[in-house]
Amino acid sequence: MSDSATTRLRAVGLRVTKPRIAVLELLDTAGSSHEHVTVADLADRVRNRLGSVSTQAVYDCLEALTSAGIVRRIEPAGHPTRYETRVGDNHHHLICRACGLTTDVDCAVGAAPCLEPSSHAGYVVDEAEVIFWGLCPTCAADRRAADRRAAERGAADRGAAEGHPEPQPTYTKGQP
Amino acid sequence: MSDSATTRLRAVGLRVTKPRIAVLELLDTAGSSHEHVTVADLADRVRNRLGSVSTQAVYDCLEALTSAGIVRRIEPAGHPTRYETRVGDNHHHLICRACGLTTDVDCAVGAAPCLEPSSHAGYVVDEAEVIFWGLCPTCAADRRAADRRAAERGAADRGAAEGHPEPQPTYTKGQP
DNA sequence: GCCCAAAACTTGAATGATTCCAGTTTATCG
DNA sequence: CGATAAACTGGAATCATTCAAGTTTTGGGC
Repeated sequence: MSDSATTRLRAVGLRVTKPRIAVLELLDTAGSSHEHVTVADLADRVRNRLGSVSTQAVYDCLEALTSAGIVRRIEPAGHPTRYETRVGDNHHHLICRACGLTTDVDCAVGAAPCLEPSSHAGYVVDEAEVIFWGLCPTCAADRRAADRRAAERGAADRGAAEGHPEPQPTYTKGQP
Repeated sequence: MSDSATTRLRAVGLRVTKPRIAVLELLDTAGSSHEHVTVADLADRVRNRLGSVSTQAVYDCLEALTSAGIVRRIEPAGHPTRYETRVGDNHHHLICRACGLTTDVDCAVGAAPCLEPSSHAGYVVDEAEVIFWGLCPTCAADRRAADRRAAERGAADRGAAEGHPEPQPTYTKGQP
């Protein structure tokens, strides 16, 4: 697991290059502080370490590492792609709709059932992706503060109405 | 459920406009044949019915309908956003990595557990999204045909090697 | 150690879904 | 039947990601 970047690259038959080592090590570092970095973010860090690396190279590295299975790609709707080196377990993610902050969560169900579709309709399924959408603590607090301000303002000129149409639950709780 | 578009719009307090009616009805129609349409696709159909409608209007309508909760948005990584009018139940989706074909699947778990993160880390969660990624029957067949051709070609000049690095499972089955 | 073909990387342009903006039209309420 | 806030139009802008053509590097073989 904590093999060196070089070792892991060789293990999956990938050539060992400076950009790849940097990408992998920086992802490890990010991961150890529970960060899920974006490509832009990672590119900055790689350049900070190696001097100058093309954006394309970073994309290429991530593609190579991802399809070799030693890096995992997370593509949250409406937010840039993020990456992590925690692979092999099927943990899920908690993603903030507002800022994109991504946090790992272990699977709620101890066994595999939630990973098996009830009917695969002839598809060859290779991944079950679970994303919990919401607001991170910081953004939730911001939202509450904004709502409070709006309510005070609104109360002056209108009786009720408005009602933040923002995070409309897409599912009704008990009935999956 | 099968209330008229106008009725449903009024029910959620939205103004009734031609574009909105068209969008909602066309989504209903698509849904009844189990289609999950993209914005571009839907815009074509709307124009076909109303003559000329701006792309922006279609986006605006979909945004209004989605946040009012009468339309559901599906944003598959790497594919354009799709929409459906089946809301209120938390069904999931089977999505083809190759062509984006989207198919409904009921939740595998009878009750809610797979919708509750084991730890919410302080987030205010409003949705649990489950996507099963794979290849639809058509694309899977195409893939097999391509692999076969590649194998025949490859066998001529190399012994083994290559091995399609494409759909690398991101999770190991038994261990969620 | 050196060579060379495949694999990586560089640079720069293209793509495409989505969003922003300023101005006009329209639905709804009194 | 106005008034006014909400919708819609047209056109430009954004931004993550991808494509393409050319150059450099890696790693197995001689």
